[in-house]
This record gives sequence, structure tokens and C-alpha cells, in this order.
Amino acid sequence: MAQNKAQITLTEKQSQLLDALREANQPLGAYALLDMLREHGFSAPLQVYRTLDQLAEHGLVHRLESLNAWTLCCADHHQDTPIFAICNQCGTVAEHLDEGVAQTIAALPLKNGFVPNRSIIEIYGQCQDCSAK
Amino acid sequence: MAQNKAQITLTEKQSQLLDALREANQPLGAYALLDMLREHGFSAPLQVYRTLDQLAEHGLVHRLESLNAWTLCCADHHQDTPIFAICNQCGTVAEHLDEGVAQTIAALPLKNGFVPNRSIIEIYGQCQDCSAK
DNA sequence: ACAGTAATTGTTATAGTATTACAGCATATG
DNA sequence: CATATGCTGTAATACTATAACAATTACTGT
Repeated sequence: MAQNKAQITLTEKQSQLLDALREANQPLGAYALLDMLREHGFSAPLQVYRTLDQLAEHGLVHRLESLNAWTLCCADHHQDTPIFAICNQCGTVAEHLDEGVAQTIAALPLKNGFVPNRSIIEIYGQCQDCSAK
Repeated sequence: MAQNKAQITLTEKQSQLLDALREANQPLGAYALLDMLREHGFSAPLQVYRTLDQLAEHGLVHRLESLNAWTLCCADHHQDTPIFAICNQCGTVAEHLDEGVAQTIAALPLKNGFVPNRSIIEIYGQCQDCSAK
């Protein structure tokens, strides 16, 4: 699934989309991305969705299912299930990798003969910055 | 959040919607529910969404974020974070409660000062029945 | 019981998210 | 070169969810 980023050559559109996400510094929906990218040759939703799918395929972006939004993958390239901590207050999303949790989760349903292959873990709460205020 | 089901008196619409979910025996989207319930006085999406929200408030249904769909809560009334196992093949959803996992997940981001209050855990894979075929 | 207020429900319209279908172009393959 | 294959652009449409407001019902104090 996730691949070694060093080996990937990005298309123009792909790197423009990554730049947009980097600039925003928070998750963005496909249509928000489209608005940011109209001047860069994106003219329809499908172009955004396709590019997002390609980037996700390379493990460079993740989709936040509960937000219908997309965010940059953290610096590490990884295969583990990412755990997202989403602040209710400021909307900031932090990505965590915890092999233990990922494996625990993955192993759990096995008790019932279920064979997992993809997990979604999204945690809402209050981030440190917002707690401090 | 979740309440004791024994104490709840359901409205006509609420129990009709529960019946529809029970009958379907799988998660349904709001519009699929609307189609099933048109003959029972539901005439617009908002009526379905409101009823779903009410039932979710009582802990009788859960929303599957990654499917934009809703499913019956398992028989137990519980406050723990439900863990959903979703079969890629047949679409069946099983709800699991595992206090250990829920607490581990909840505690994880705390390392970074994040205070969690709601978690979403949805696991895709292959269920026992489908594996057996 | 009644008026006044608050809460819930119905209805319409619209916003937001995602995909299908197909045309056009580029690339690979023999 | 001819054709097959896949990628990109464009338009149309499907699917999901909410806003705004009217109509009704339920509650409150007198």
C-alpha cells in the first residue's frame, strides 16, 4: 500500500495538490482543494478526486472518513494504521502511529473469525493547545 | 450518551425506523431508509435524519462513518466505543465491545496532551462466513 | 381553561460530496 | 504504422446532508 516516497516522481498536479494541503495546514475537502487549484489547471471535481486517489495510493495523503476530508501523511512513510486525533475546537489533526494499538485492533475481531485488512481510527477531543487556553 | 433502553418509550417513527434496520439486517443509508419508510409517513430526508439522530442519542443505532450508513446497536446497551468489523465481501457489520481496546485507544493520544472524548473504529476485512466459502 | 411560550415536526429548497459516462489524447506493443 | 491500452478532460448526474421557515403540538404559569 504505502510506498517509499523517495522513489516516487510526482506529476505536476500531484505536487500542486500536496502544496495546497501543506499550505492549508489542516484537512481539506475535495471542493476546497478544487477552489485552491483552479488556477493550476484543475477545473472539475473528478480531477481532484483522481489526484487524491493517486496520492493516497502512494501513501502521501490520508482520507479522514468522518470529515470527508484529506490530510497530508506525516513525514514518516509507514504501513501501519494511522490513528488520527482531531481537535473539536481548532480542527487540527495529528497523525499517530502506534504499532501496538494497530496490532491490537487488527487482532481483536479475529476472535470471531474475521480477517481484517484495513482499519480506520479517528479520535475526537481537545488538543493540547486548545486545552491550555 | 447511551441510555438504558428499558426506560425509553419510542415514537411511532422511531420504532418504524428500527424495524426497517432490523429487517434489512445490514447497514442502510438515510435515503435507503427513506425509501423503505415512505409508506409509514416519512416523506423527506430530514425526517429520517432527525429520527436517526434521536435513536443515536439513545444509543439504539450507530453511524458508520466510512459507509455513510447506520446500523442497529447490538443488544447490550453500552457506553464503550463500539468497534465495527465490516466485511468487504458481503457487507455484514459486526459490533464489538472491548473495553481494553477502547481504553488503550482513548489513552494513546494523551501522551501528546490530547484529551479524547469520542472515537471511531471501523475495521474492514473478511467475515468468517465469507472466508469459509 | 386559557394565553403565551417553547419544543417538535413537516415541507421545500439548497448545499456539499462523489461517481458515471464518454470523448480525446498519449503511450505502449507488436 | 495500426491497434490496443490507459490516462486526462469535461459534462452530467447521483448521493448525502442541512438550512430556513411554516405548521403543529406540548408545556408553563396564572
